[in-house]
Amino acid sequence: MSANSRLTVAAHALTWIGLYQRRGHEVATSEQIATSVNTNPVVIRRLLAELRKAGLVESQRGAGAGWRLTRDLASLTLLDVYRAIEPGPVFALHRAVPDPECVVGQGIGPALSAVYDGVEAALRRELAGTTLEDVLRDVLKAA
Amino acid sequence: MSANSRLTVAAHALTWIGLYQRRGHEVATSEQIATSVNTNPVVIRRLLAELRKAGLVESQRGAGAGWRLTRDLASLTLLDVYRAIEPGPVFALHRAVPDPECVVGQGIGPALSAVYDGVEAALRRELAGTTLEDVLRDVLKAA
DNA sequence: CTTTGACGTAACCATTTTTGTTACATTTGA
DNA sequence: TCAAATGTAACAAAAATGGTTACGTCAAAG
Repeated sequence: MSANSRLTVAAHALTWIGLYQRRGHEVATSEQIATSVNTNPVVIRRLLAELRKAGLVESQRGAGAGWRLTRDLASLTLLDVYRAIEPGPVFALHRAVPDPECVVGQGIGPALSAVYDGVEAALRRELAGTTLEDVLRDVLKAA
Repeated sequence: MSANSRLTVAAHALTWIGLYQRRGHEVATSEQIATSVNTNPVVIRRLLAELRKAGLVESQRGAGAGWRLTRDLASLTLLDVYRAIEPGPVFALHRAVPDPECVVGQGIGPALSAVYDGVEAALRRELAGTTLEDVLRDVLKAA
């Protein structure tokens, strides 16, 4: 599995913006977020651009500009974030079409697809059960 | 997400061997399996070697040799297969350690880890709910 | 005991994904 | 006009996956 950290970084960025806004600031810059995440500001801007396409954040340009949440942390679940940044499924079928002459080659795709759909649904149910407000609460509690 | 097909190919191979044995054959060759999967025999041998390490199959060498299941299809779940071939978790934490001076940077890791553990558990529960016997039944039913 | 068939595995290569980085155009507030 | 920030292209590095070739090793069959 790829084991990518995109969901982690996206959740981190949104949580950071949320806390920053809660402390009275209007917008957060990609530079500030990148410092907390410990990465490059462009990585943050690229990720936030995908979240903006999904309507989770909005951005301003120009001096004194930055990023702002469009919804409260409590209304944002990890599933919302996942949906915004993860296009493909966890498991893929064959790269090349299996032998159609073979019973297994012909029927294995649909059979596994049904299982994979269930897995995907379970994964989404789990992610939907946690809001970024939950995450922030855990973060502040640990401090 | 990587969207890899390793689980698909592994399940395909095991199902094929199971059906082949059920039809009275002793062992299946990587060449035969590769034909059904539509890939290279080396890809099959590499994957089955991992399944052998997990005790799911055994192999013979020499002329007339090949692969054989060590258990019945009904006792093999997709979770067994997944465990044998997938080392890492679905979601990863940060690649570089986040800023420890920042509350979010310091607490987001543990907070997300708890969620990811739940996701992983849900995924495994789903995979554990389907045996290769179930898969073969679906395959034969569709034919 | 030689031949043959099959696994075991190393060594490449191509492709894709992810991440980091630099660079620069664009926008906007002061 | 200047400074600050996003928007985005371009490139590189690294890792995972999959395909291919090549060759060593083993064991059954004759």
